Amino acid sequence: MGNVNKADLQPFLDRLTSRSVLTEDEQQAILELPGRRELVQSHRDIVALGEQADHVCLIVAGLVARFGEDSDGKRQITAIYIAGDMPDLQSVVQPVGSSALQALSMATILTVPHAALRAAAARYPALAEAFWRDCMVDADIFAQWVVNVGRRDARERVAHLLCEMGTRLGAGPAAGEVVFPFAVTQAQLADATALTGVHVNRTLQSLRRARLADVSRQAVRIPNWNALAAVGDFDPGYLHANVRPDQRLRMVETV
Amino acid sequence: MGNVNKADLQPFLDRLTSRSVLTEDEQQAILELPGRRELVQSHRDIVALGEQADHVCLIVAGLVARFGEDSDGKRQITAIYIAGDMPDLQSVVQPVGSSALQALSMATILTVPHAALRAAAARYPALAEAFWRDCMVDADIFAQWVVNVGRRDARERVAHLLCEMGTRLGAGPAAGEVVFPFAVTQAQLADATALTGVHVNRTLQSLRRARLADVSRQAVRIPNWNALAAVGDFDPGYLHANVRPDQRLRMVETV
DNA sequence: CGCCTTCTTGAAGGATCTCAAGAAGGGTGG
DNA sequence: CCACCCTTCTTGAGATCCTTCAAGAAGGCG
Repeated sequence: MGNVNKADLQPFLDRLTSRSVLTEDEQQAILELPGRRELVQSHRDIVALGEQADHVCLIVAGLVARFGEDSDGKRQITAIYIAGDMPDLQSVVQPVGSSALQALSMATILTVPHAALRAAAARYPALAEAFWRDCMVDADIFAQWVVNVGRRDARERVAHLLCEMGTRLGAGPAAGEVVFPFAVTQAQLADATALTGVHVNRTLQSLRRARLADVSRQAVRIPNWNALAAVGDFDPGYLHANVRPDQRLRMVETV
Repeated sequence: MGNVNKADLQPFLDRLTSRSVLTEDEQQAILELPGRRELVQSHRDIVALGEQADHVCLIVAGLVARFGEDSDGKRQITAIYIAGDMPDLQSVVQPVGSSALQALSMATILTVPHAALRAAAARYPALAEAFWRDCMVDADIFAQWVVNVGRRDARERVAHLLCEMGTRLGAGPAAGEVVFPFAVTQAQLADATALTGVHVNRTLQSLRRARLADVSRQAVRIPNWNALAAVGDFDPGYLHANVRPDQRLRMVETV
C-alpha cells in the first residue's frame, strides 16, 4: 500500500519530543525509519490476539483500540489510540501480546519493522529511553482506565472518557466551546466504558440535555469544558500531555 | 532500616531473568545495587500521589498496592505487587507518577536510588531492556485488570483475582489443592475488584460454599484450581510467568 | 430503492449498593 | 490474665443503577 513518507512519522516524533529531549541526530533517526503504509477497514484486526509480531504499527490517521475479551465474547476496550500513537511499541521488547488491536474507524497505519526500531534504540540509548517513557504513559492511562471503569457511574465514565480523548487530541482544556472529531459508534463507547450500548445511548442523551456534551457519530461538542471535567472528575495529569519544554526528560548522555 | 543485603535483591534478579537473558556481569550489577531496607506499616503510603521520587522501591516481603482515587474518596486498587516486584520501576524514566503506592500489610521494602538504576542501565543496555520489558508485563496486567473490572460479575472477578495472585506467587496452576499466603482484608479485596466490602463478603461465602476457594485473613485455599480458573475465566498468558528458558528474550548485543 | 448498521425507546428483572447494627477477632494495657 | 477497644467480618432489608429483551426508527451506502 505504498511506502513511508516522512510526514507520516512526524506526529510520532512530535509525540516523543513532547516528553523526551532528543538531539537532531536522534530525531533524524526516527524520521528515517522504514515502513509500509496500509489502510485498515473499520472493525478489522491490526494485531490479532496472541499473535507474534515482527513489526509495530504507527497510526497515521483514524482510531485504533486495544481489545480484551471475556470467554463468553463480551468485549472490553482497554485503550484507544489516535494518530501519532504507536499502540504496540511494547512489542519491540515483548513480541507476544495478550490483547488484540483493532481499527475503530477506517484507519491509515504505517508498519515499521522491529529490527529498525531495535537498531535505532541500540544506536541511540536516548531513543530507547524515550520509547520506554512513552510506554509508561500508556501504562498510566491503563491504570486510570481501571479507576474509571471501577469506581465511576455511567455519566461520570462517559464524561471522563470524552475529556481524556479531547485532551489527547489537543482540543481541551479550553475556556469556551470545544469541538473535536471522534468517530466512534455508541457500541464502541460501550465497549470502552464497560456499559451496554443501550445505557450509553441514554447516558449520551442525558449529557446532551444537561448541555455537558453533544456526541454525534463524527464529532464531540463540549459547550463547557470545565463543567464536563467536573462531572467526569477529570484530572489530566496522568496523560502527561502538554509537558512544559523545561520539564521534558533525558536521563542518558548524548552519544 | 539498615542496609541492603544481596539476598534482598535476588528475588528481583530472578524476576528479571525469568523473562530476559542477562550475562553474569549484568546479573552482578543488579545484585550490587545499593539500597536501604525499610519497614512499612499496613495502610501507610510508600509513594504519595503526585510525588516526585528520586528512588524506587523493591518489595522484599509483604504486599503493596497501587491506588487510584476518585474525587469523592472512593479508592480503587489498580495493581497488587508482591515480593520481588519493583512497583515503581517506571519512575526511573517517569519520575512523577499519577497514583499512590501503599502497603496492604506490613511490608519490608528496599529503596534504591534512581541514579544507581540509571547507571546500571547505561552501562548495560540489556538491563535497560529487561527493565522496560518488566514494566510492559505490568502494563499487560493493567489491561487485563480493566477487563476484569469491566466485564465480569462479582464471582468471576474475585475468582480471577485469586487465580492471578496464586499464579504470580508461584502456587498455581496445580492439579490438587493449592494454598498460598495472601494477607488482605475483605475491604482491600473490594478496592481491588471494584466491589463493596459487603458484596465481597457475600461473594467469598458463595465461593466457599461452592468449594471453589476459601479465603481467610491470612491465606487462600483453592481445592480445585481448574474449577476456579474456569469460573474466573482465567488465562495466565498475560502474566508472562513461567516462561520457558528458550523463550527468554534479549534484543541487544552483549557489551 | 433496499439493505444493513446504528440509534432510540419501553418495560421488566437482577446484580450490586447503601444503610444499619451486631458478632467476632486481635492487640494492648491495666 | 482479663478487660477493653478498634478493626474486620457478617447479616438483613430496601433502594438503584444498569442490564436484558424486544421492536421500531433513522441513517448511510451500494
